[in-house]
Amino acid sequence: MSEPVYHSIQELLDQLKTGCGRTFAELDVNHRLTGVGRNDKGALGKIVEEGVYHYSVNSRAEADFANLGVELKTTGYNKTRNGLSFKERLPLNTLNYQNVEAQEFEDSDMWHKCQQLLIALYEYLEGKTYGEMTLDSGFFHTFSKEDIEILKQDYEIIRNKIKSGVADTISETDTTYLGACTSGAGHGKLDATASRHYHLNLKPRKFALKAVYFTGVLRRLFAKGEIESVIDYEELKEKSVQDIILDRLKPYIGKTESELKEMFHVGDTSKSRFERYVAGMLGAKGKVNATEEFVKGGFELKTIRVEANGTIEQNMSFPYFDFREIVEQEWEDTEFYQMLANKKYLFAIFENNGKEYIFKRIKLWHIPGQILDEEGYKVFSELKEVLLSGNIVRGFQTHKDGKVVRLNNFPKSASNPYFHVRPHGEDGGDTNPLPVPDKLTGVTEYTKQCFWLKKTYVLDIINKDD
DNA sequence: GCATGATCATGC
DNA sequence: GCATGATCATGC
Repeated sequence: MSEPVYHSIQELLDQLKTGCGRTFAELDVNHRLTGVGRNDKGALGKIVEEGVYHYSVNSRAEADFANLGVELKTTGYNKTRNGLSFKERLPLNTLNYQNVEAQEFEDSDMWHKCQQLLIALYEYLEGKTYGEMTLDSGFFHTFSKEDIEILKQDYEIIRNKIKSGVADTISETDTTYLGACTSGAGHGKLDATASRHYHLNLKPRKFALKAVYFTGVLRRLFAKGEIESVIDYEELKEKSVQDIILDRLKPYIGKTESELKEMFHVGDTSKSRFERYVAGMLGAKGKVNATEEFVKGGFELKTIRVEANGTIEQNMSFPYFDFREIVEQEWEDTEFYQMLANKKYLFAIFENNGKEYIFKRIKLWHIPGQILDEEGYKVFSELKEVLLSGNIVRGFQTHKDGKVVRLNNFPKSASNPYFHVRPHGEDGGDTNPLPVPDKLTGVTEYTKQCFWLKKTYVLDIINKDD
């Protein structure tokens, strides 16, 4: 039987639609998911090629739809209350060190193969097999000229490390949208050819689009309104996103709060007024962390106030979590873990000089893996135990005005130097359902809570030179 | 001064 | 209407 040929992007999209709404088990014409231990994510792309496009996988070595220059990628998203998001990077082609050294971005293997992507999507469902998940939609993706400038910068960063003989120091944290992630099973395996050629221990790597980038693409695609962008194309020709952001903020260093308030017309009493000052500096009308560059670049702004005596008064909050979700999850799968692991934190630091706050400095930070994996896990486990036991309320405290507050057993600030759990909602009546009713009070809902970063830890971070 | 529980103002 | 970024307020 001859293979079908698709003549246009529209035909590709139309064909994809014929598969949407069907599970991977239904589309699995060659039984790639059948049998013990055959729950392989890697099979899904092949299943779409065979079951939807009626290609035979083995007959073609190169680009998926070579005549159209389109590469097919099948990938899963997660639904969070903030919208759709990707948990994992989207792997592209294998990184051939010598080719990258020799090739300009425009002529690179990566760009040749991946400049036009057809993305087939399914929702990743915890606890289900891939065969039970459903191909649900897809879209055609090309890169905007702004994206291309950033990809080019990223490619050059990786290429320069190879050129200057330090390819062994390549890290995914070097770059913004395009990463060079390690690939291949097993630890300690090396790319033998490249290692020999460069006299370095070089891991096998792939180019990959970062999860935060693709999350941004997806949110923009499904957004109701426009997503705000704060950087234009001309600037990107000269500088990286990170440098542009830092350069936007630098002129305001030394400005006092009263000056910033006047410049950016921010109300006096807003608890988030410092965030609004930074928005003003960046030229963002909406929330800084919702701008295209922050989402796709994986930057997360946090403002910090340092008091005149050198301390920080407040711990740092994060979005609230869902109690019922937490007890079902592994630590690594929580939104909090994913956020800390994947974001580059941009701390805007305001210091009080005894009279008022002054915008003093900026610090970029990424959490050390060990703290997240070990200390975070402790707090998470304790939280999970409390929720599952139903021993949530520990007692009551009556304030002088007669108001009664509930005391709880969630992990306390006093018990861990990095993380704790505290309320985070509109007020005490802003609640979420509990997995197990509280034993003492019988309540089935509790004030929304989130993980907090302890202020003394935050102070350590911003005071450490690097 | 810290720990802990509670809440505010804004943007979408 | 509600999530979020962040600060307030009380008690010890």
